Amino acid sequence: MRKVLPLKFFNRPTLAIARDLLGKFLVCKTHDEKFAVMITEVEAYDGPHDKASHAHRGRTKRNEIMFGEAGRWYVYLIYGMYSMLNIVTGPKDYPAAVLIRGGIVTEGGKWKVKDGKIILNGPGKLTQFLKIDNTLGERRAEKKSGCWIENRGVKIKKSDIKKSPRIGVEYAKEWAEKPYRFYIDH
DNA sequence: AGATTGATCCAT
DNA sequence: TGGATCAATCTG
Repeated sequence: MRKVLPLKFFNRPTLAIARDLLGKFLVCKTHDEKFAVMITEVEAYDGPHDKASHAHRGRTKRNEIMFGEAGRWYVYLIYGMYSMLNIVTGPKDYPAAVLIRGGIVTEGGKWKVKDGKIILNGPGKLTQFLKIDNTLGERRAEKKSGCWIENRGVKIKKSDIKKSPRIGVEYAKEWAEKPYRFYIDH
């Protein structure tokens, strides 16, 4: 079973989407290579009041895509060297997105192997592996854009989903403590 | 704990 | 226009 998630999948509450993305497959065709990664770690950035979100200080040229239609990629550069891959969620004009932070490679490429699995633990490593940069930004998560998400029938038990505060957002005060990071063990 | 690295944003 | 900031990663 390989079903490409329709764009309407992303026009739902952001926290639910974040949880539902665990066990789904991020598939990319870039530079004549095909990669597939089972998503194991995500973070939600939900709404204009989320102080950890780029949208918290209002609409700018950079974060405008977060206010746009659901199912588009939001890619940006951090610390001058790492691209972060997010998928825009929720209705138009409501700024929200899910950051894809980690996964297990099932097709393509070569990387560090741990316990027989190729682990991408960290959002910068994931985009490096998939050769994603901001040229993907603002495109839709569908086949013709080169990157999309599939349901391949993997079931994740609700009891296997772990939560924690988000990484690297200590500045966000009370929002930094919210359990908006979801992950499953490798 | 410190260096890396550059786009973005806002105050000077 | 300049400088502070930053959803990270590596090395030690």
